[in-house]
Amino acid sequence: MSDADTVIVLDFETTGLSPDYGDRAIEIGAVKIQNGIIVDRFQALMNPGKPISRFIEDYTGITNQMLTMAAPCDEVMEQFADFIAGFNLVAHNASFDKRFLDAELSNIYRPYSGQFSCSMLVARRLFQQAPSHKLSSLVALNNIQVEGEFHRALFDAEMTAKLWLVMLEQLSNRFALVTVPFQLTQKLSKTPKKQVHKLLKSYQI
DNA sequence: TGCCAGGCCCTCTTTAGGGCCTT
Repeated sequence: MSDADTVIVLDFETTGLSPDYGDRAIEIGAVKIQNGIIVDRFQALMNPGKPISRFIEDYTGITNQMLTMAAPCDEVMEQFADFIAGFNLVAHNASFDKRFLDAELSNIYRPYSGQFSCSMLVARRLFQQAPSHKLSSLVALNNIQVEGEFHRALFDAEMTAKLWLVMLEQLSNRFALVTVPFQLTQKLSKTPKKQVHKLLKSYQI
């Protein structure tokens, strides 16, 4: 496995659904996967500069009191920009996390070079018969051990990472692939379901 | 406050609508 296949699996908790409508990040969690093993972690609450709603408090377990003691978003994101520098990125429903990463890093004028792959889009192709492709359902479907609560950033990042590793292993085993390059997961996430098998056959050696 | 947005994907489709996912 090359450095290009070392990935950061990340998850944001936020004040809402859209940075374009003023929503901000309130927590970032991430793990680094290298050679199929989690080798590093990052977790931080961040103060968005305004109160969060009761809904978000209930949804995440993160309270306004917790956030008043947290470092501001800009300070945390400076550290996170260093953590992800040079690595590709994975998230569950990556379009959501990418929007917040782009918005928060844009605020501090920090670019990043990694590309995103989406565990949900890969799962939709690999587990086409699954009743649901939400993170908790896929974790249960694959009998991944759960020790913690969903909707906290580091826990969701850890669960997404374990799901990601399961999917890479299944791709290797089911389709007799020697390696599953990061670029293949990106191609897979954009391939119509009926053409998935054809794509994977082309990667067989 | 939890209704909001945006991308993907399916179908009773493509000159569209709606469910799934993320907080």
